[in-house]
Amino acid sequence: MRDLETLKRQQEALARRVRLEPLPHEPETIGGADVSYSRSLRRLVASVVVLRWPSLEPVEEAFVEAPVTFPYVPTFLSFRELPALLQALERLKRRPDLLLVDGQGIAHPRRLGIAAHLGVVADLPTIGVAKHRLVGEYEEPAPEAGSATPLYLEGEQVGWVVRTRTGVKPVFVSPGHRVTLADSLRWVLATCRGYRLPEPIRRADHRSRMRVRKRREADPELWR
DNA sequence: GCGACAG
DNA sequence: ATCTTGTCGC
Repeated sequence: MRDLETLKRQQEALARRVRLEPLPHEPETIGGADVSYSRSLRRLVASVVVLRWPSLEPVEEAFVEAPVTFPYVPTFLSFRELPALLQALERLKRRPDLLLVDGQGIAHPRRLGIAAHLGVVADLPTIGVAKHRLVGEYEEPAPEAGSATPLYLEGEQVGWVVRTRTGVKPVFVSPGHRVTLADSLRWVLATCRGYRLPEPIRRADHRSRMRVRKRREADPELWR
């Protein structure tokens, strides 16, 4: 694997290009992005789905299968998953006006989680939605769906801890690129439909897993 | 040295 | 992330 210090510098440089600004207008489409992994195939499957807003009906989707070229190292996730995700994005006829990405936005030691990284490289409005905390301090949000508390890192707010379902573990939301802190919370809550994860990400997750399963069934016997 | 640590 | 069976609750 490459020199992590060099990659850190790369992240710091890209982080300077992150812009937290309001969305120019109400989105017509909202996308979801996720990556699954198959041990038996030793492949990553990136999936991007595009939904119409506010109906959330599917518009289109794209997949990309790719071999693993980088190990999972906390805070360097994008060097493993971003290439496949960017390719999937290129396969869409039309990019979404806003993209929710499975992982952190600026809630990252160098303010460049995978959602922020993708946003800067693709120059697209993005929001990070993670199922677990990477960094930051916070107080537990109230148990009711819709409640949220700020996520702080080094004295500044970098995101939110959001209760998307009553009585269920919260998710960690942070702006990626070209959205504000307020936008990140607003659009995550707006796209939730009774599940822990917002619909765009939930569907991207479902589709990438289904892809992995079908690909494995197609191949003879190479399980484990 | 020890614990934490997205997917 | 993935590997795995049953189990609890709406």
